[in-house]
Amino acid sequence: MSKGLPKRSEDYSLWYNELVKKAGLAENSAVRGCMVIKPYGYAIWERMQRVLDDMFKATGHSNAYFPLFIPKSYLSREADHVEGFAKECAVVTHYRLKATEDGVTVDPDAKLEEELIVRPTSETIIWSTYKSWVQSYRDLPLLVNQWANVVRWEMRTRLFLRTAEFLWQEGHTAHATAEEAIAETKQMMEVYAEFAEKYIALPVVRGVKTPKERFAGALDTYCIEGLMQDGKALQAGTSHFLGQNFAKAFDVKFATKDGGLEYVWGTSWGVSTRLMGALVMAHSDDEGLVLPPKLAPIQVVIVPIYKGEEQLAQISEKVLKLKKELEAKGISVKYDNRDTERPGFKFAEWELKGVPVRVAIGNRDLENGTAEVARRDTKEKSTQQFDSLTDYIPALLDEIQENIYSKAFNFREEHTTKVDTYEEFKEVLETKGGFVLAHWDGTSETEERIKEETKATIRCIALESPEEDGVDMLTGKPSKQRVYFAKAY
RNA sequence: CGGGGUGUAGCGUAGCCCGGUAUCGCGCCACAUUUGGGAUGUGGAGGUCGUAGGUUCGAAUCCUGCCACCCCGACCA
Repeated sequence: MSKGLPKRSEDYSLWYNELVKKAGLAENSAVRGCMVIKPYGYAIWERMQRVLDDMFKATGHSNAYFPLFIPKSYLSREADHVEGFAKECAVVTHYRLKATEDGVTVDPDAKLEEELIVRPTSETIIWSTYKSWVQSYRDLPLLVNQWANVVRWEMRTRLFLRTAEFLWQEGHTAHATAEEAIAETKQMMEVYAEFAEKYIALPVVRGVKTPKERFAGALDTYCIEGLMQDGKALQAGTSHFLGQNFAKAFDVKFATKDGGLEYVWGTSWGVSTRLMGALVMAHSDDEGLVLPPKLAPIQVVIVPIYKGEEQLAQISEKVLKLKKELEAKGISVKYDNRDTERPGFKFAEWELKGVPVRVAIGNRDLENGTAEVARRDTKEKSTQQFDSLTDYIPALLDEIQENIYSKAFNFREEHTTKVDTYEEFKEVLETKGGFVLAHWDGTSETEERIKEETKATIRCIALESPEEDGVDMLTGKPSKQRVYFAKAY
């Protein structure tokens, strides 16, 4: 492990890339654009999965699994959908290799009759399946989720934020009425928002995408948008109301109570390993990761400070008891008793890895019945009575979780600016970044022009934002509501 | 996919312009002394110089193709 991380203030991108690698979250692989998620990074993802999965189950969803490969013809069934994904699909054309002098080559005789697409998302294969699952209103609603990998052949990739292959979950539901499907869409957006705020400790704006930004094939795309420390926005989750688009494309109809035959209404929603990027960029600092306790694979690390076997034995005895007590309270504890590293090195290493709480115990503490407790978020150190730790640490973890949330919340508040003129708009984007609240005339033309001139896009039309009469900062046309602009990931 | 940059030991690098078999730091291994914020000393191991070809008596160095990564654009979660 080499020491030192680039400073956020000097090169934010480099800081992010180095941090992800040095903290042991992920690294680039032999395959262009694809990453290896390392054990420590995957442990965080597993925690996210577990929490989200419980939330999905609690809202009535069940998991299932659909194939990685999608017949090429399926993609073309829904016009907008094809257009959205066609440019970034991996295609399987053959099913066999044959040996040659210098290795293997694709066997030209083993050409697939119909080529297969590696799923960029699963709407088409799932809706083609739903056709046979749905006949009657009694089969509805259909509430299914799958945890899977998907492939989008991206030209420019970054660890977690945009990779050619990524892990995600995609929920796909079918309903008897539009109202119910819309309620589902909003509900799942709210599940995501709650997850982001309570677990990632990332405050998010709940909103609707503009037609230009919404999912290909959807009638409406709801989203949650977070703000990163460099002032750029990051879309952390999306939930789509698909209307009857896919039902029509795949002929999914149901018999209604009164004997009619209607197309079902659909939704789809997903979050991906991109959340890992959000987690890193929302809280971490120049010393390394800062993990919210609720997602940290290791919540407490205990470092012994000793001279000789005898002292270590004495310390270990007390520490192992403490470890057990904390674990009984559901806290994950690592006792770093490696004899090969010195305490200072361990401190730095666990800070890099973002462990929320560190406890150090040395000879002095043994004599005094104390321990040194350091919190990662503020780097404050304090001396506590050893016997109080089983109560002190759980409370401290809660406090850290809250503190990093409010820090992120305050940052967002400070970096959300209302502007009324285009000059101001450009100035804010250049000098301070963040969300910019401005009036917009509702046309894609204006949106496009602003994007071209400033690189900023409309992140969303916030659900909670009040109606307010105003005029578009660019065209002067009337507007009833401010929308969120930002430069985005 | 377009423009720019980079690729030398596990990591970070010097050398490249001006061709002669590779520098330094961290890390690694051994031993000793150490251990309350990234230890110190001594000794040691580790290299197809991204890759394939070309020029040359000789290539890390010059030329060409390819690959990967980074930055900027277009596209996108």
